[in-house]
Amino acid sequence: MDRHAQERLQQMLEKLKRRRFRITPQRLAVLEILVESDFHPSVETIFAQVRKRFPTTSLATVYKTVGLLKEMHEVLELGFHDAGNRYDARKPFPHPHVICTSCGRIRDPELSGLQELAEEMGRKTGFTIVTHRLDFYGVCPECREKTDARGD
Amino acid sequence: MDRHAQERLQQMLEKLKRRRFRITPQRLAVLEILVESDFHPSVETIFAQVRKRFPTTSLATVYKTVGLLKEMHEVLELGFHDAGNRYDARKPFPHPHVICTSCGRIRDPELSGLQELAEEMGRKTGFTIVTHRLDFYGVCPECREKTDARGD
DNA sequence: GTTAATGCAAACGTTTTGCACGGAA
DNA sequence: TTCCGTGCAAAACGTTTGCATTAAC
Repeated sequence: MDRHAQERLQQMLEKLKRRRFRITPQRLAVLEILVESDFHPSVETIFAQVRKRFPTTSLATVYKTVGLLKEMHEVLELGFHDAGNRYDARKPFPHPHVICTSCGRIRDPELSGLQELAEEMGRKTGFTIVTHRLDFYGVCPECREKTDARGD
Repeated sequence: MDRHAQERLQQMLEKLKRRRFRITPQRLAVLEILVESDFHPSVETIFAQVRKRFPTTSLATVYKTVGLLKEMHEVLELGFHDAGNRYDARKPFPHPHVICTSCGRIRDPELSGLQELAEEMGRKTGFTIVTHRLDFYGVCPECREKTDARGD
């Protein structure tokens, strides 16, 4: 586990304890998998990983823990209407994503100036902007190579 | 119906005819409601409107027509994992949206430079960027006023 | 007359819920 | 000992599908 993952894990554990939520083995496993993943796992992915350590774990438990973290703003939910949602506990605040439509991989690109854009939107529309979401969709280098090789 | 709505309607009708799809009364009604709406209607909203003219219309028919238009790139689908999808047939290409989390209203703000941003993302990540989506979430002026009046 | 669209109901995939049991504090 | 979390199954939700009937062309 890298340094950032450890920090995030501690932050989340402390927040849970402060609010008198219990640290169960299943819950801890979900947290650990979340902070270790830099590929924005889905609930199904988390579920499969947790099952390796605790084979009786149910999907509902994973959903409940992830939902709790979302409520506490300790995880960023990337909702998709046509697929399972994905979660980012390493950077639990709005930031842009690049999504491969072929393999489903999600990356965090470097990009600044979005906050300023949000403020500009607020001025122009009169809305009080609270959050935002920016996703780019395309094909990652790996998938493009495979596609090229097949001659599609 | 404003000029843009009429243009869009004609474009869609011609495209349908060219591909030998049939122009049924229900289908025409869906198209008309889509091009007249600048509030990004949901399927349920379209359905309710179509029902006023053709009371036997089914939800499935609306879904099928909207799906057909989506395939033909004549409508932009804004998918939401926690609510019904919304549709934009007036500007059927990626553009930013401002969404009121209180009343669900969706507006099209002026904003340029996103295409350039997409190209920058492509360069930085190696992805072939095909499309994107940018949503700002906040509270619209009308809802803020109501909230202020109630003292929430 | 052909063939595609409609309308109904059943199926779908993901997420949420209700509830009895088990375990963290 | 308390009562929150778990795990199961059922429900919920928007959406899609299969199929017989209807209607556009």
